[in-house]
Amino acid sequence: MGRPSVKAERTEEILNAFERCVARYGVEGTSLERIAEESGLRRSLLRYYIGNRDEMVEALADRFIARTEGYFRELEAELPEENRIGAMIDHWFTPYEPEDSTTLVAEALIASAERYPVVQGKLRDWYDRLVGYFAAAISADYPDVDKDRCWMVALGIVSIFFNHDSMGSLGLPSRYGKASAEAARLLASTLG
Amino acid sequence: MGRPSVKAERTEEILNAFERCVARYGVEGTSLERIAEESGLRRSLLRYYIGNRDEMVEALADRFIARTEGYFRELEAELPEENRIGAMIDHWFTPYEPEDSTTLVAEALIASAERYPVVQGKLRDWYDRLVGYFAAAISADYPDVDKDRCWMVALGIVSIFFNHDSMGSLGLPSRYGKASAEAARLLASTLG
DNA sequence: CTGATACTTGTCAGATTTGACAATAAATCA
DNA sequence: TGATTTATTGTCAAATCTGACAAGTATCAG
Repeated sequence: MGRPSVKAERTEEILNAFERCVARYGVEGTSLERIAEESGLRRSLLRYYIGNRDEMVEALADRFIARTEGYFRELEAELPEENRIGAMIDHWFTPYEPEDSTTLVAEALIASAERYPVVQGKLRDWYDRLVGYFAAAISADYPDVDKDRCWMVALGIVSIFFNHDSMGSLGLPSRYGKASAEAARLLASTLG
Repeated sequence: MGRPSVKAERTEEILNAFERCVARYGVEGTSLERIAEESGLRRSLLRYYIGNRDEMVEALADRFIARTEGYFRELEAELPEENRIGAMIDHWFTPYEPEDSTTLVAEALIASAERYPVVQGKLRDWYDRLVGYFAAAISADYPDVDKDRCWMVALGIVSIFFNHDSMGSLGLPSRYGKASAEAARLLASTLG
């Protein structure tokens, strides 16, 4: 009974707007006022549905983590039997799409992590699992190679991927993107 | 004639304070008020010596670029005859020093680059030269290897270095730092 | 001492941001 | 209809931030 709740939709709208702002201005550079404008809702509603500033940041980080984990599990299920790491690199180093700001958001959240200890811990665990996914794919491709060595190569590939994407805001020529992917593949090839 | 100028010193103090703030709160998250507090000077003095917000950011970027370029030229002069890239990796992947926030500042400036077109261009050129320094060292070590391939490996190493440092704010265990350096060396070793 | 130059303090108005809450509107069901 | 639950609007006060500028102070050369 009572009026039906639109909390789920509104929360999505708000966090979408927040995410767009974060990709452009960073976490600290995004005011609640701006999120309200970007989402087309009153600032009071952000407060009503999510809460104050700290709770907004935490909600964004939680959703971001859950979503990217979802991507990874999906991709994992679609991975071929052989050359898994090659497929992962192909997938993650596809040409830069301006509307996908996943890595920018990740970088922004990580950069502000020291101000939000709870978020910091969650992101640290998230990053650890992320490297773990790559390491698992590599280990499946090279079952005879030492696990630590696979993990080290996975970390290198993830690093190259992150950096490649965050430098996107500098407007670098496309040869950077190609060379990044190539470097990641080269790193993986050292295990064969 | 007239009172002797302390512009050089004051400018340094102000930019030092700005840099400390940027490493902690990002460019957009740092107010002039906070810089004033951090530097122990009145906000009016920031305005007097450097200017408004945009000019402060540009001054910080200019100094940052000049300083890191200086580091690179210095290091270049001290490089050994052989295994230059190994020496560079050893130098740049030394254990994380909390007081050195060079990479954090770089990431923060890059993240906010889209808001400051002039700074964006300067940082793009800076990043390009940075990769160039690594590529030159690699080419010197492996004169028979194709220049493009050397450049690609250099980009990979720089990416790993940047990422390794910016993830420092997550408080990752030390094995991450070691593995990053190892991955960079592994990448370089593919050319031999 | 005097003038010239540079530094420093203090203050203002306007704008923005935030947390808080009262009041009102809308939708559902009994 | 009327009770109930949820959504939405509007408004406040306090704090902060910014650009601008007036007024005063310190140091040096001559």
